[in-house]
Amino acid sequence: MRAKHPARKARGSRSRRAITLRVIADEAGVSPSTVSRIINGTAKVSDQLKVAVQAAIAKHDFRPDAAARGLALGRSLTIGVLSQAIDSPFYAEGLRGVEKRLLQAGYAALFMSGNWNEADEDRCLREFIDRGVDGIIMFSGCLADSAVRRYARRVPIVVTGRSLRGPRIFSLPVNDREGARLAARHLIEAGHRRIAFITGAENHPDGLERLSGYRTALADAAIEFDPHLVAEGNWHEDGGFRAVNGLLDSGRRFTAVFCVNDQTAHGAYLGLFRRGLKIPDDVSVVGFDDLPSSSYVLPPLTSVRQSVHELGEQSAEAILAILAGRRPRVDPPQIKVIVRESTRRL
Amino acid sequence: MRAKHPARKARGSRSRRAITLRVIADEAGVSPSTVSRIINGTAKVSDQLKVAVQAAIAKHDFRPDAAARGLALGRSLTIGVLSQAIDSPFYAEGLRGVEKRLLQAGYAALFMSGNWNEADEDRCLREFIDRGVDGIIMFSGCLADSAVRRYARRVPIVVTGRSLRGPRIFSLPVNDREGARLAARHLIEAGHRRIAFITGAENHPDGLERLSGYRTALADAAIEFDPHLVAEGNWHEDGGFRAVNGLLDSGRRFTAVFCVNDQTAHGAYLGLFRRGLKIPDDVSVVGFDDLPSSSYVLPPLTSVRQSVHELGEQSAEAILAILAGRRPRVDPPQIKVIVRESTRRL
DNA sequence: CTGAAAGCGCTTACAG
DNA sequence: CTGAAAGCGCTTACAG
Repeated sequence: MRAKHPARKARGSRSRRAITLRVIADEAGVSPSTVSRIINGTAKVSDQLKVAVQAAIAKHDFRPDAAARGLALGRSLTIGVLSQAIDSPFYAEGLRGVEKRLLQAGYAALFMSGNWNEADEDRCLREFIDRGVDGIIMFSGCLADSAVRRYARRVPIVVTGRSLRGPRIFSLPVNDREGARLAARHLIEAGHRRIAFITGAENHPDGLERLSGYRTALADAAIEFDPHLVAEGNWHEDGGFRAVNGLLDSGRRFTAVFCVNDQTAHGAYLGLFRRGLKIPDDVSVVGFDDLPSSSYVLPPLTSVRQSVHELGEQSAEAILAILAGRRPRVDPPQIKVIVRESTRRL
Repeated sequence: MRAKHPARKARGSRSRRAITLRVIADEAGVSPSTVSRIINGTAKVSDQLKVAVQAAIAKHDFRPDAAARGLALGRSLTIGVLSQAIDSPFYAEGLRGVEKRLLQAGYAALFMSGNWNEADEDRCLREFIDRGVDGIIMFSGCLADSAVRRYARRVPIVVTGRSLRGPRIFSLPVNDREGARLAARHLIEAGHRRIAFITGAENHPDGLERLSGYRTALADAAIEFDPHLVAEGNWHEDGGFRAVNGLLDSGRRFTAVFCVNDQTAHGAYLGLFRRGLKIPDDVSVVGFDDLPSSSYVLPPLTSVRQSVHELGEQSAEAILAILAGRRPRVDPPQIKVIVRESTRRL
């Protein structure tokens, strides 16, 4: 005869759970299976037992162990979310959007930072897989398509900012090029013809797309592209700062500068300020991303907005849909330029 | 006789792992126990077996299932990290610091947002516990001490920004009051006597501490505290904006405004700008937190710096120490005012 | 040094 | 409707 509670060696960790399905079951005088069924609403159970069990659960404030449930179910109710940096103001809003939607669905987000480099991104995805996430959301990133496809064999992936097709992959393209074209056109329509462009770091696709949109707008207006008017930044404030300085030092004339993102524009602001140049009187500036802080910068920055927050929510919805066996369907957030006070008519 | 691989019902989920310890073991001709030992370096194993097993592991790119390991070990190698918002520029740096240190130690951070309210903070901590985190890091927050103590019975907790003693609780106090005193003193030493203060939202302790530091500095300099000079903000830009407007509308004279945090100061910048007031010529402004963006704001903002990044790293180190059974020891990051261009001598 | 077995805390066919 | 049992994929005493 087997004892109902075989003596168990208390193995190490004091964090071993004190209350388990078993103790709830004993207390309510039922089997663990029944408790499980009640908790999960996974079968009809007589009201009588239900009441007893619920009382025991309430009494102990019991919640089933996630690891055990995960193991039994093969699901972790966790989504791996890769951004480039947990402290990047750009991704921040997106993460917020993801977190919100996932929470509503009972999922948790496991956030990790790819640090703008392929090796780290790869490490993160691996870690996600190892930790048994049910799905992955990648905010852009420079990981090779082939690698993404490989990981997608293990778990569904939604990627933003690139268009990548494949089984268990869903992508939410971001219209960087169009946004950039719109921004440059705005400047052109205001009479600017000598428009400098400050890039991001080289390898990232978004930056290239934005550069390309800028060139398209120029071409549309029959303005010749001047390579001396493009300066290299690094997506961050300091890059924008150095880049405007370089531009100014070059002696090349320009009446406006279009920055690959708002952080770069903020850096450019300081560079211009240091040279005693007024925005927009001496030079107009436009950014990209429309960070929350850009409405508060002086003067408030004209920027192209594509609601990363919405993008985050949509990514979450997409991964949830895939997990539920539905086809994700989204209409990409509208992209438009928010005109504020950093640009003026020439 | 029991078959070595009893036929198993393939239960649902296609994400069921294909390769397990079992298959590696079979392939290398050893038992799962041995594979486990090799992976964990948990016992001497003959080189011969080791080689065979490692080959099989490499071939399949095998990594043990985290949920299973977690269940067996009673540890998840995950730390729950509560901040007020995943997209707050203030906490961002701290999260970054945590992530970095945790990663080095092989732990992952599970980030969740408390949204500046007790109910959400409580929900997050619960979720952490349910998900079996090995420890929790809380960035300030307004959850009642008693609740923190209760959760600490389940898992060690390190809290920043408050001093809370208790078993399995370690706190990293943040010297808000002293920082605020220093900032206000800086203004006073520059000749200001009518110094306005913009607060955070009411309930948060940090804000009260900062207000108190401001009052101390005033008292030290024998300047009478004028309640009409304190305006209520909300920790965010819009609150700062509205607050300066209120101050200006009140007709009360002031030559400087000390803001409870940098975001508030950024909002105040815009408010002043809209009224045609120059910083620092017409009014000096000082913030608190020294956000990265504050060096790029125009003019660069004088602010008190307490390195949240460092605080994050220290929190991570502390929780790691506790888990390793060591006593955490940290020297709190130095607090000082970074003088930039938003303040001038009267 | 190595394997068979029990156990971690759940879930869910299977059999009443 | 309900329980006993097997299984999820690991780890680790226990016994050679």
